[in-house]
Amino acid sequence: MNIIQTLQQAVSAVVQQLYGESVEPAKVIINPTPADFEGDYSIVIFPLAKAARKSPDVAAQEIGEALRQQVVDISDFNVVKGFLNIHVSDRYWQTFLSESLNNPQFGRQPKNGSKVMVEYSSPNTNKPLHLGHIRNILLGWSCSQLLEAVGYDVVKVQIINDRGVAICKSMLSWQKFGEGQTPESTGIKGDHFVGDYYVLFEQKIKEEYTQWQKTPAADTAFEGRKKAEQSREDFFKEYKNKWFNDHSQLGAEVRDMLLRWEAGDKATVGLWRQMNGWVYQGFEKTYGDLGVGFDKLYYESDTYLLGKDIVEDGLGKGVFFKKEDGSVWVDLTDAGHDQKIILRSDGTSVYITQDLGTARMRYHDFGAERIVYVVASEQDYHFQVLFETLKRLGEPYANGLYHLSYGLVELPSGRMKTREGTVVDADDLMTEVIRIAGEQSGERAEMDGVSPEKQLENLRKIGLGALKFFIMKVHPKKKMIFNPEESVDLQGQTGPYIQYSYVRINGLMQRIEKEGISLDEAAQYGPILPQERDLLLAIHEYPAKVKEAAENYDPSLLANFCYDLARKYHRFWHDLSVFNADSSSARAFRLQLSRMTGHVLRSGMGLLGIEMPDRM
RNA sequence: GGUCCCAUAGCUCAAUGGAUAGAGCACCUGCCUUCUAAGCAGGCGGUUACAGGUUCGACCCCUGUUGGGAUCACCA
Repeated sequence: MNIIQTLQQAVSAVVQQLYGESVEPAKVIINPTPADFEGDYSIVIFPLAKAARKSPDVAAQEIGEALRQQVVDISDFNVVKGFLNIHVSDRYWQTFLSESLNNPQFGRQPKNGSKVMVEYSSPNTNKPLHLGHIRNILLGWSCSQLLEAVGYDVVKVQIINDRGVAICKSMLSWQKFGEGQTPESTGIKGDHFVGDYYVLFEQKIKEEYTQWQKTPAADTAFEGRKKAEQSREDFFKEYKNKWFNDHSQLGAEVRDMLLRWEAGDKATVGLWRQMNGWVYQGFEKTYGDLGVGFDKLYYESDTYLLGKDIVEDGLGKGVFFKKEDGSVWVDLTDAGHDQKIILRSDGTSVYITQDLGTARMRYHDFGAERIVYVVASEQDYHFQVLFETLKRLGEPYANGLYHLSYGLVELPSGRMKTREGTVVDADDLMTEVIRIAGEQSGERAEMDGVSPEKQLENLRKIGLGALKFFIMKVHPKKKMIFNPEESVDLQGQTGPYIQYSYVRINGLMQRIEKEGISLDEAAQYGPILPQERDLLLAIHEYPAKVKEAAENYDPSLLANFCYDLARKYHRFWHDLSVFNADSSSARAFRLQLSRMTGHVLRSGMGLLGIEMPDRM
């Protein structure tokens, strides 16, 4: 039991003794004492003063006296305006430090026997991954790590959107214009290679459309369909999809290819496999560079027909209903949603049908009581409908569904747009941040004498640390402005700032090793100084912070915690000397405290998917 | 139009209903003869979009307003 829980229970008992009122220990509010006041923790007395029927200051004084009698680890207290500020004894902090150093599981909870599935990334296969995917992937990965840390068995999955019109466009484009080129023959990464043909297709379509606009058929369409006052230009902008479906030659060829794929045509399926294979090789590389992975991959080509049995099930249970034309619907108007189609009148499924089927399949595959879907906030409505529908169907996992909805990533210039070429490519971005790290490192010459491989490894960690922290420090729900220049900053509130505090610690640890310094005297040290207590308080808070981050699916809590801890360490480093401390017990204590800070920083950043360099 | 989300320093972000709303960037000033200055300290910068309400206490909860975004397809 840590000191906060001890205090809560003691306060509850004391209020009972003094005033005969019962207060739940968990309801006792205890915060770290703000810097300008004396103490480690502050108990908020206002709510208790009511039970005491005394003024907050009087009650605080009485409760403080009683607590000091009963809790051995309270060394002192003071009262300021209804706040009871508690000093925790050095003895408690000494014990805490040595116990946490001996606990390799510090910050983690034991296995809870429960299983959770986390779905993230889930890209289309017609284009390489971009900045938006990076946010998704980092959130998914970090949440997986967090859930594991608090005791869950985690299954990491993605569903790859490997079929449909998009990939057919790339296929057709390659078939017509590729001249037998391959990623191998051109030296282009597979996903970029396929993406290039997608872009080429869109170019060709644009050309075809421009040409078509000069034909009599276009005149007819314009005259027949234009809205009042609509310019020719505006009209054709709006008309593009309709044109693609009704008039485009390339459009017809793509639809034909999709039909052949659905019919299982050998040549088409073969081409599809080949091109997706290239894409997967590219994705593997990107995931590897990002340091993430999956336990199981689902493919839309395997799941897109799922869900039909659920339709029957839902009709039988009266959750769904059938309209005259044969289409099947679910009516969620009583839950504040609309009626939603589940099955088209021609009997084919829609997006949500597939998701219903996939959810059930996954439950059968893994038996996870909970599923976390990491998907952008654009699909909030979809997931509300999906979850509500699964609940009404009585699915056993329906209450454990969570949509980790995250805001869009925008550039300072606004949204990323494929057409305007403003999409930030994931591979390019990683290369760039690592390059900047190298540039900055070269000026510092701190890694001279380190092997080139090791240097590169450290630069990779620093560059990616900057990028990842920049993204992870923002609350998932908020849309974020991604300024490429700031994302590679290595100073201030950044990943490298935190890494640097770790590197400083690492330097100390190496010196202990080299000089064979004994740390036995640490326990004799005292009194503990404010800079040291600040560190201890922060470390003390770590397990609760991990739990909170996991429960809220919010890695940004942990990111901000790590920054705060690093800041405290830098201050400690600046203010107090470790090796030149006044006494050998002070030196030993500060080394132990540094070591523990290093453990927590490494562990916390690890949960964010950020690695620590050993020099920088 | 209905529903949902967001609004905090010039910019990017913090703040379980608790004390004087905090960091970083930018700008200005100091600090390397001592464990790595990717650091530390200080200055500048706020009507927490607006108006009410609940509360001993509100950036936080409730109501309304304004501004921005998303969504409401027999698309995925």
